[in-house]
Amino acid sequence: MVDLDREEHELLARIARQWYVDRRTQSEIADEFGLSRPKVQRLLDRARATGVVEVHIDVPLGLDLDLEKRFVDAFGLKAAIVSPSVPDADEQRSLVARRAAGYLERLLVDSSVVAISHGRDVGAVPRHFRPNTAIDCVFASAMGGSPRVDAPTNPNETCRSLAQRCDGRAESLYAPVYVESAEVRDRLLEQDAVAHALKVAASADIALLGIGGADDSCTMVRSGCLTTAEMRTLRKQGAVGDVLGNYVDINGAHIVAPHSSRVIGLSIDELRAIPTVVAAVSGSEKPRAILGVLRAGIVDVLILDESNAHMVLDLARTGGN
Amino acid sequence: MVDLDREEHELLARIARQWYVDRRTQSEIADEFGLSRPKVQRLLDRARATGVVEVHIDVPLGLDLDLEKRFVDAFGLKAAIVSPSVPDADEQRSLVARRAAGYLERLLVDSSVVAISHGRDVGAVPRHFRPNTAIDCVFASAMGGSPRVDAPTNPNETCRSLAQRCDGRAESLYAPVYVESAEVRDRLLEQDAVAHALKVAASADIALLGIGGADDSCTMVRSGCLTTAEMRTLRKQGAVGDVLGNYVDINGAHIVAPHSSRVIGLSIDELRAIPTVVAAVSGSEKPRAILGVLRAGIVDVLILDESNAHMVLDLARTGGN
DNA sequence: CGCGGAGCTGAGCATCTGCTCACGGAGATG
DNA sequence: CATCTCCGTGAGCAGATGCTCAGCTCCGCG
Repeated sequence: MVDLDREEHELLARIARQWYVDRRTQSEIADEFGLSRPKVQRLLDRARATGVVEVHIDVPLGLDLDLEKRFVDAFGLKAAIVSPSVPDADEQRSLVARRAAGYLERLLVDSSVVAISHGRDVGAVPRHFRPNTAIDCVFASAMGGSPRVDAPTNPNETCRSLAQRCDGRAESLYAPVYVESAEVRDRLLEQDAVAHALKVAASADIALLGIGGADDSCTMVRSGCLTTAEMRTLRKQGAVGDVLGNYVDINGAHIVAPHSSRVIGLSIDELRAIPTVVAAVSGSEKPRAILGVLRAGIVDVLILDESNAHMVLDLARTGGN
Repeated sequence: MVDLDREEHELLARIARQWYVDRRTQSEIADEFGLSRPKVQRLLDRARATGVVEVHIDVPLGLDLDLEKRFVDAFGLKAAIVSPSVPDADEQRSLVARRAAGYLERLLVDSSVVAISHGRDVGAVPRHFRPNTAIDCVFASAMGGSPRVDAPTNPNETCRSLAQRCDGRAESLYAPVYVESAEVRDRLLEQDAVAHALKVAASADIALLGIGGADDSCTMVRSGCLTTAEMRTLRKQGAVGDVLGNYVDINGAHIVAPHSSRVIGLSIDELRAIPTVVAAVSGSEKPRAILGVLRAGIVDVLILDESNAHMVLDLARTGGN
């Protein structure tokens, strides 16, 4: 705090009191103190700057708004939401999903279109999604499904649950995430049903995405979309994680792999064109994946747990290699 | 504090943080959170009401803004300024006078007319009066002088000193406070010089007054304006103090005494017509005088020491009898 | 003593804010 | 089941606010 002489300190305190506590207008205060209104404003600014006025916000336990702010600033986000960390992975996922659901509830309006990815984190969102009025919106799968994993992880199923809870509509994409060859993909994309679903997803106002890791236990491998060998190759190329099957390295660069042309889903550029891309992510294996995806500049709103948040910032600070 | 559920508390904290700390506009916040702007405003109100937001003002040691507020509210003042209390009477007078001077400095503009009373408290003001620019204003004696007391106590002298310090003008009143008879007074008031000076004083924008006591050691008695016998009579009539030689009782009623018609100075009604009447007062014998004068509804701005302040409020609370 | 820059000032304006009001939906009541 | 009342909502507006800018004084330097 800059040093103030007694007289000025008294004046600042008096004026601050009248403005902040007694809620008088600056003009009233100016008249009473024989000052011009702009002068009162400058004194109020000064009172803040010198710490004569301090605003204290009682933040609920476990909520670290500074941490969120650091994310917003570091990665140019619209918002970051950090949930408290808990040891249990499922509970952790719930906490993150709950916040994602709350965020969606506030954001959605009639005629909103929401693109949805697969993944366990996103799949947990519908359970917490309880808008208090019906919303005439559309949830569209932004990528293909993986027949070999639990239903709630598939984008179609997530879309359906979300739509049901707000009386909206689901736009399903009946296709796998990865197909055998670029040729098969192109053939599929010619199908009206597939093309239409992807077109809807690409035109979304909002995307709700998970962030996948690049380890052998990630959803992509567990679901059989990619083999452990393919995953190993990806890692050799520097892959740290993916969104919608598009892998990136720790610096956010897109990794072009043999299977890149076999992906069915929105591309990174299509994602960038969506105004609000929300990523919800939990899991202790994710920090590098999160950092890579953030650096790719895809995400506008990040929802994650505190432990990941700290680790991502640490990684970013140390260069992340 | 009203109980909030976790979710609402988080929202309030987030929004409050963005508004109070990050200084974003309500519209921006509304957009980010998917709310209407008025809703954000209501949430901010709620955040204050529930104590999620607390504004703390660092008040200089010894300054009690609550105490001042209580005065303002209790007596319908424009402002009250309480100086710290010190044991030494002269130092105490300085502290009060300093604040009176500061107040005047802010209030005065070119063409201001200030009516001045006699008294030691008012007489101490010029020593602290240091406007940082010249002001083309007029200081006019609002009452006659008392030849037998020190110069600095006389209104003419106080006017002169004040005028000198801001390069303004002094309008002297060459007459005693009390004369022998109503007849002499009327004769004096016919004098152009006297009439003019009082007319200027009556047209003042601001009055700076002391408050006199009703004890035998008060200025009026010490200066020989009133005898101890007259003072005794006044006290029997309930007098507790005076402004400009007009005595009031503890309830603020004007006391009509034999000598009331021998006063040379502004009447209580003339004072009430002055937009801003500032009273500066110190001295341990003054609480009842202050209360009486306050209740007379003459004063707009009161400047006093903390000890008097507490005693006046106590007196007022207990009925003051 | 004259000149130039730094810092402060209040007028003026575009924007933001607080408030009022009419509306609509939820829950209570007949 | 109809109707009533109450609460919460966002449109709209008057007034308050924050900011820019030209003019000013004060200070330092030539």
